[in-house]
Amino acid sequence: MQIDQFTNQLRQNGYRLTKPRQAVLQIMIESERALTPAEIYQEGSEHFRVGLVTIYRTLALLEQLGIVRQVHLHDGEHAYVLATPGHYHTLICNGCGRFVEIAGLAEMPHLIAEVEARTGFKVAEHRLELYGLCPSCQQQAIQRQHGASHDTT
Amino acid sequence: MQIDQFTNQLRQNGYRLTKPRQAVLQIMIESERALTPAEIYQEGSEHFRVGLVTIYRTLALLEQLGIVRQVHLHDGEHAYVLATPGHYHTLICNGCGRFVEIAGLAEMPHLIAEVEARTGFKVAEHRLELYGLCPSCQQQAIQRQHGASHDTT
DNA sequence: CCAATAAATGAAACTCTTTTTCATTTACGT
DNA sequence: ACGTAAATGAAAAAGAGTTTCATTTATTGG
Ligand SMILES: [Mn+2]
Ligand SMILES: [Mn+2]
Ligand SMILES: [Zn+2]
Ligand SMILES: [Zn+2]
Repeated sequence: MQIDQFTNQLRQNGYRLTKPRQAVLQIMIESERALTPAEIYQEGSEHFRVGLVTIYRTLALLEQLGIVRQVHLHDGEHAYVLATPGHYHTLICNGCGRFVEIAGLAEMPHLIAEVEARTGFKVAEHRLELYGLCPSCQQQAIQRQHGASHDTT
Repeated sequence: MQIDQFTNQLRQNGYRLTKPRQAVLQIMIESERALTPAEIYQEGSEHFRVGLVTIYRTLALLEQLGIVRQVHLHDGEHAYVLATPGHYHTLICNGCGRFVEIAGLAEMPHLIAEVEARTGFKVAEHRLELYGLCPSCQQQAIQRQHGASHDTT
C-alpha cells in the first residue's frame, strides 16, 4: 500500500530500515484487524527469523512516530492498529477484532473546553474507543441464535 | 459514605459480605485517586491480613456489579475507580491519578447512531477517557519550570 | 565494492501482573 | 451453635513486557 511513505518516515527520523521493521509495517498495513504483539510475532515468524522483543521495540517506535496506535481490547489485551494520520477514534469488533478508524467529531473540542471549565483540569489528550459487532459478526450471532433453538444433539 | 448501599447490592445478588469485600469497598469510596490492585492490596494489608488474589477477585466482582470501573492509565497500568451510577466518562490526572467522573454528554447517542450508519457496526459500548493535569499538578509543573531556571546546585 | 562503525537484533534472564489450584477458613441460614 | 457452601490465601503457574549483552546488520563514505 503506502509502505514507502512509512519507510521514508523512518529514514527521515534517523532510523535504519531493517527487515523486521519492514515486515511489521507490511503486516500492519495488510491487516484489517487489531493485532497483538504476539500475533504480529507469529505472522512474522512464518516468513523469517525474528524475536518477539524486536516486535515490541518496533511497535514502540512506530507508535512514537504516530504510525500505529495502541488499543485496549475488551478482554484486557493490548493490540495495535495502523493509525490514520490526524486525530481519529477507534471502533473495534468484539467478535473478530476488525477495526475502523472514525474521523470528524467536530464537537470534541467544545466538549473538552467545557470539561476544563467544569473541573479545572487541563486536558492533554483523550481516548474514545467504540466497541461492538461488525456486520459479519452480527450475522454469525444471529445464526448462532437460530442454531441453538434447532439444536438436537 | 454510601457503603451500605453497596453492601446491600452484594447481598441482593447472593454474595456474602466478607471482610475483604467491605475493606475494598471502603478503600475505593475513600480514595479520590484511581487505584491499582497492588495499591489496594497494600492499603488493605496495613489494616488486616488479605491476599492479593482476593483483591483481584473482589475488583472483578465489583466491576461486574457496576460498582467500580477499570481505567487504562497513561503508563499502561490498569486501575479502578468507583463508578458513578449511570454512564459517565472519566477524567484522570496524568500526574497524581486523581480522577473525576463526567456526566452529561447528550450528543453521544447521536454520535453512536452516526457511527453505526456509516460503518454497519452495531455499537455495544464505548469508552471515553480524558487525560490531563489536575489543578494542583498544574501548579507543581509551573513551579518545577521556575525551579529549573533558578536552580543553582 | 569494501571496510568501519554505530544501530539494531535475538536469546536468555528477569520483572511485573494476573490467573489457577487447592486446602483451609468464614459467612450465614437453620 | 452447626453444617455447608462460598470465599479466602498461599503457592505455583501463566502471561505480558523489559533489560542485558554478545552478535549481526544497515549505512556511509573512502
Ligand atoms: Mn489497557
Ligand atoms: Mn478524539
Ligand atoms: Zn467482527
Ligand atoms: Zn494531579
